[in-house]
Amino acid sequence: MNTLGYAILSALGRKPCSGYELAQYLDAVWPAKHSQIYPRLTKMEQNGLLIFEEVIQTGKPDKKIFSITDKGRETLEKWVTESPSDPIMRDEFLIKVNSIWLSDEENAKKLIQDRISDLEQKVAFRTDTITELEQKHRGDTMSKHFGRYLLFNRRNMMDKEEISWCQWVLNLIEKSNFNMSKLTLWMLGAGKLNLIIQNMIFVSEI
Amino acid sequence: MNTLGYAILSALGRKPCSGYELAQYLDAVWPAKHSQIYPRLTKMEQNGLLIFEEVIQTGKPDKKIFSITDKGRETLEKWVTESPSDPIMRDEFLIKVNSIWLSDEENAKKLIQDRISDLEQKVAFRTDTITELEQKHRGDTMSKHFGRYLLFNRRNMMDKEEISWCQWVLNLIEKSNFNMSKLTLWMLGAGKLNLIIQNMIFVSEI
DNA sequence: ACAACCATGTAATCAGTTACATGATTTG
DNA sequence: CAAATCATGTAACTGATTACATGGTTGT
Repeated sequence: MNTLGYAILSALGRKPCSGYELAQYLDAVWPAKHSQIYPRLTKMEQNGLLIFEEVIQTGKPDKKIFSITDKGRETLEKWVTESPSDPIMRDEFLIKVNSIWLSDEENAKKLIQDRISDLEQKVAFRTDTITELEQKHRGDTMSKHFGRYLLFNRRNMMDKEEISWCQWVLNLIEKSNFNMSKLTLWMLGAGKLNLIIQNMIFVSEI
Repeated sequence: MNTLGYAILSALGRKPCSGYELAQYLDAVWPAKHSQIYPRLTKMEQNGLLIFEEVIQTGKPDKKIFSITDKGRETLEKWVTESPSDPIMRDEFLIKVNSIWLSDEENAKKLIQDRISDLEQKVAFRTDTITELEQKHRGDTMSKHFGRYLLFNRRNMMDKEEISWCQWVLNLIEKSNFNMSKLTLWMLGAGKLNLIIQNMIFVSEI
C-alpha cells in the first residue's frame, strides 16, 4: 500500500465510486492520472481492501463501482492515526522568483502578476464549490461533504495569503522605481534589476 | 533539461557551489536528494551549461565546485520568461483530514494540533533565517540573498495562514462539544464524529 | 563510543506522466 | 463538425526515493 492507496480508501469511505469518478474526486486531495488509479484499484481489490460491482450501462461505457471493505476501513483507520509525513511541494514559480533578478523589471512584474491572475481564478472557482458544499451539508448528507468543505476553505485561505504576498513583492519592485535615481535609471537601462533592488533597500532604509 | 536542471542553474546563478551545497540550498525551492543531483550535474556539464573545478581538501573529502556558463545563463533566462506549470502538492495530512471523521474526536484534535506544532516550529526556524538574510542583504551581497528572502517570507506567511485555518477547525470541533446534547454524547460514545459535526452545524444555525 | 558532518557516486525500485488503444453520446 | 464527457485499460518512459558503497573529522 502506498499513499495513493490510502487516498482511494478515504474517498471510498464516503461513497462507492468508479475509477473515473475517483480521478476527479482525488484531484483536490492527492492528484493522480487514471493510468495510475486503475492498476492500483485492481491491486487493492486483490488484497481484499475493496470489492467491485460491474454496472452495465447503455449509451455509456460499462463501469466498475468500487466499495471499501471492512478490512479496507480498518487499514485506513489505523493509517489515519499515524503522523503524516512532510508535505512535498514542487512549484516552478519559486525557481523563477529566485532567478528573475537576472532579467529586467518588466519580466519580474509579469511573473508576479500572472501568478495573481492564476490564484484569483482558482479562488473564484473554489468559492463556487464551497457554496455548493455548504448547501449540501445542511442535511443528512453533510458528513460526506464536510471534509472537502474544510479542505477547500484551507486552500482558499492560503491562496489569498499568497496573493497578498504577491502584492507585497509588486510593491517592493514598484518602490524601487519610485525612488529612482540616475544610477537606478542606468541600471534599468542595463537590465540589472538585482542592482536596483540593492539600491531600493538602501533608499528604504533612509 | 528538466525542472531540477533549471533549479540548479538558478542556484549557481548566484554563486558557484558543490553538489553537496546545492542539495541543501535547493531544499527550500525544489527539494532533491544527492542521488538525483550528482548525475544531473554531470549531464549539464557535458552539455556545456556548467563547468567545474576540482578542489582538493585536507581533512575533508575533495569536492567539485560548479559554476554556470554563459550558455547556462542564457538557457535559464529564456526559461524564466515562460509561464510556470501548475504547482504540485502532495500532502498526506489532507487525506487524513478528509477521513478523520471516521474516527473519534480525540484523534481529530490530535491530528490538527500536531499540524500546528509542526508549522509553528518551521515558522520559528524560518524567522531566524529571514533575520540572517536581512542582515546579509544590507550590503553589496544583497542581490545574492534577496530572492531567498522573498521566498522564506512567502512560506512563513502561508504557514501562519494555515495555522489560523487549523485553529478555525479546532474551534468547530470544540463548538460541537460545547453544544453537546444527550444525542451527541451517545454519538461520541459510539465514535461517530461525523454525526456530531452534523449536529454541530445544525446547532450553530440556531 | 556514537552520531553528525563533509563529500561523491551508482543501482534498484517505486511513483508519476505521457502516449497508445477503443468507442458511443452529448453539447457548442 | 469538432470537442468534451464517460469509461477502462496497458506500455513506455521520466522523475524521485531508498539502499549500497566509502571514509576521515568533529562534537557529545
